[in-house]
Amino acid sequence: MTPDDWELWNAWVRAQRLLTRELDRGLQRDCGISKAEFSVLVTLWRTPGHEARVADLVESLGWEKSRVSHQLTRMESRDLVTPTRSGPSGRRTGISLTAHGRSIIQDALVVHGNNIRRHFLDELTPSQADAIRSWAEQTIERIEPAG
Amino acid sequence: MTPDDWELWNAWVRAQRLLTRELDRGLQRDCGISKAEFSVLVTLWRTPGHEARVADLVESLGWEKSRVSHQLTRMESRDLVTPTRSGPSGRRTGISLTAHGRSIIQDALVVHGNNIRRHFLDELTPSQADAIRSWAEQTIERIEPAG
DNA sequence: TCCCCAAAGTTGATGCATCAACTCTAGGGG
DNA sequence: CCCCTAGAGTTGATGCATCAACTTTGGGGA
Repeated sequence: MTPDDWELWNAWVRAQRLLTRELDRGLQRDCGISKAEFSVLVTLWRTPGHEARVADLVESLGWEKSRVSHQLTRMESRDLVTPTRSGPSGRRTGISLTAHGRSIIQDALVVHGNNIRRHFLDELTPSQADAIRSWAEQTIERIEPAG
Repeated sequence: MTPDDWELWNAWVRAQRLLTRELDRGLQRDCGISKAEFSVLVTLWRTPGHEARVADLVESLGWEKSRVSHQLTRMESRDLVTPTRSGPSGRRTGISLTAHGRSIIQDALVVHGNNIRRHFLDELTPSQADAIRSWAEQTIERIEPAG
């Protein structure tokens, strides 16, 4: 790797980390939730009926099932989601938003959306936006072609 | 946020996560270390004398000091780094690579470099590379102007 | 019918990342 | 000379992310 290559890589890593940290802090400060919680809430919010099975979340989020399970456990204990029905041994067979979760996500969609615009979208020139969009699509297709 | 904005953001987040996960797995599989460990090792490797204080690492890596401290504790227990001298109460006043750490990083520089090229640099068209470089530099400058 | 297997979900362990609070130390002003 | 404050480093707690191993469940074929 040339020093130039190395610099590009380093800059990308650092920028990426600064941006996600900034947005995570904003979400925490303004809405009291983390970006992982936001992702789950928004996914449920957009599901018809506002209800989903664990496997649906796995599919929509592109997360591993154990990650989803752990996340739901934490979110349940914070009254953001609730199992609508559980299988015999305490398994979640359907997950919905609580009233609290609904109210949080409605607020967060606006607030976090603004933050994303401010820290990311508004900073991009059209050509940067195109380049990043096409790179992201390529990358997703290359690493995770199926889903 | 328009649906288009949302898609761009989502694609970026997902691509970024897929890429870093892929590289982390490669590093783990091929060299037996994590990307955090790699970062520390390469920083020490490039320090004149291959020795640094904690504050130097904080500065070079752009990490928080507690993160560096925790990381060093883990790496010490895995025989990757060692305190060259400790202050009275077990404080690290100088950190160096162990022989093991030196051998790992020399290998990892090649292997991980190839992975980065393969998964990132080689996939970029020149215009994508320019856009990403300029975006990263802007972002770093905006969020962390001092350095 | 019964068995077995694959899918769905959970659990525990480990490491990364961050925050807040703490301790130690060295150096400058009274 | 002594205090005392700013900086350096550590610690504990909590949440995110991943891996491996496990349990339960539902359905299809002998």
